[in-house]
Amino acid sequence: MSKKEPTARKRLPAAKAQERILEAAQKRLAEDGPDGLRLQDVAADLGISHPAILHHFGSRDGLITALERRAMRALQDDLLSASAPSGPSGHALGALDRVARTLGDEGHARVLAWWVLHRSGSREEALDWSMLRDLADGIHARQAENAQAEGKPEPDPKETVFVVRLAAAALFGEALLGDILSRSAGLDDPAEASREFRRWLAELLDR
Amino acid sequence: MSKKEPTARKRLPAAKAQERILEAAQKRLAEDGPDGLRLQDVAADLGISHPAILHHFGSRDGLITALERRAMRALQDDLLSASAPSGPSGHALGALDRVARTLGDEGHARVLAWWVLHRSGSREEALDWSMLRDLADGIHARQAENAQAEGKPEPDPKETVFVVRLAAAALFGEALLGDILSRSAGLDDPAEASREFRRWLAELLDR
DNA sequence: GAACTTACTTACAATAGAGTAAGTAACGGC
DNA sequence: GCCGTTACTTACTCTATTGTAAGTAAGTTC
Repeated sequence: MSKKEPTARKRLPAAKAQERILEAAQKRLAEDGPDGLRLQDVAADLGISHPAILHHFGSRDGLITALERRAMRALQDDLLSASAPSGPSGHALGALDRVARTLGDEGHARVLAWWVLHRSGSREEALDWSMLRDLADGIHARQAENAQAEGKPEPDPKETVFVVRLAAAALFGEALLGDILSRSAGLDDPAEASREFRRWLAELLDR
Repeated sequence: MSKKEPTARKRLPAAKAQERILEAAQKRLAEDGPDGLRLQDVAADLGISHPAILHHFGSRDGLITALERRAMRALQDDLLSASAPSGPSGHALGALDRVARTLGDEGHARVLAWWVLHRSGSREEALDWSMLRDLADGIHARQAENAQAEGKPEPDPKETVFVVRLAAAALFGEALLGDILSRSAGLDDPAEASREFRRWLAELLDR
């Protein structure tokens, strides 16, 4: 319980220090819930003093904003890298799994949920969700291409928008509720149940 | 800005007063976010003093627990009344709409989301989600009946569980993210978009 | 190696917000 | 009409937490 890394105790470059703080803050947020994000706690977890956090982020609110942006960017990166090089039209499972991992295991869903709960108050629309629109557009373009190649009529773009919306809402909901739902259903391996659910959902989405 | 209701200022029976407080608290929670639930604010909204709330709920935590239980019960009632007397097998739209209204418009989704974020901390599993299991069982029983009447093979119960799970996750996610998604998609009537999405989803779920 | 910047520290100020103590007045039962 | 109960109020205490002020030492630049 003394020092974990005697080397890291020195004096980190700003970017590295901020990343460490964000990670610790996210963990705290995920573990302790909405009002569990206390600067002192986060600082204590890292073995630093809480003004160090204020030094990097200005205020508690600054830290929060940075956290939200980070979660958003992680999600965006995931969607981009999961959608672009995937398969032609089907093969939604890979994307679902990847996004689910970001949302669930890494706790970004909780950060985003927290943001949603917060949002209506002061911080109006600080995040950019247009990636979902882009994603839908991309998928639709590919589908239209495929359809044309096979001589079928072009699918309804609305359909694609809805599919993306369903996937987004479902993954988000699943990330937050999944474990609870599994457990309340009497299953003893929530992770496996979630995976199975995703497999089923991917099939459904692929149509 | 003086008194809204000169009559209501008197002295309410406990049950009524508690209901009023819960409603105001929920509104605050929905509007101000997780750390926006301050006893003084809720009290101010109602024109009472904050110890009055403590009188009824013992502590802030007591209020929160009551809130969560209330949201849960509303959801449960909805599911019960929306699933039981509905149609034979199809007709998911009514149920979806009703649950969506409870979750979204009335703000119960936010309370539940808040609970989920909180949960991992102290308050372990205070709520009972078994209703979802019951719901899946009920639907499956009805489907099996129908299938038998038509001489088809009994459908996979797992399928039904997944469908319910998808509906739950999607509705929950949609209640939290819906407006944001609609707006980021450039739609100017989020409510209508959400309705349309539900209509589409209901069709999909009915299979 | 001197000067400047910056990643931190300790110590403290300010305050908000939960909870408490004690009192008051409305109701219901008799 | 009196009495106990209880739905509240005002006034307060106490603590937890953000933020600040001032100082220190590690790194960087010339």
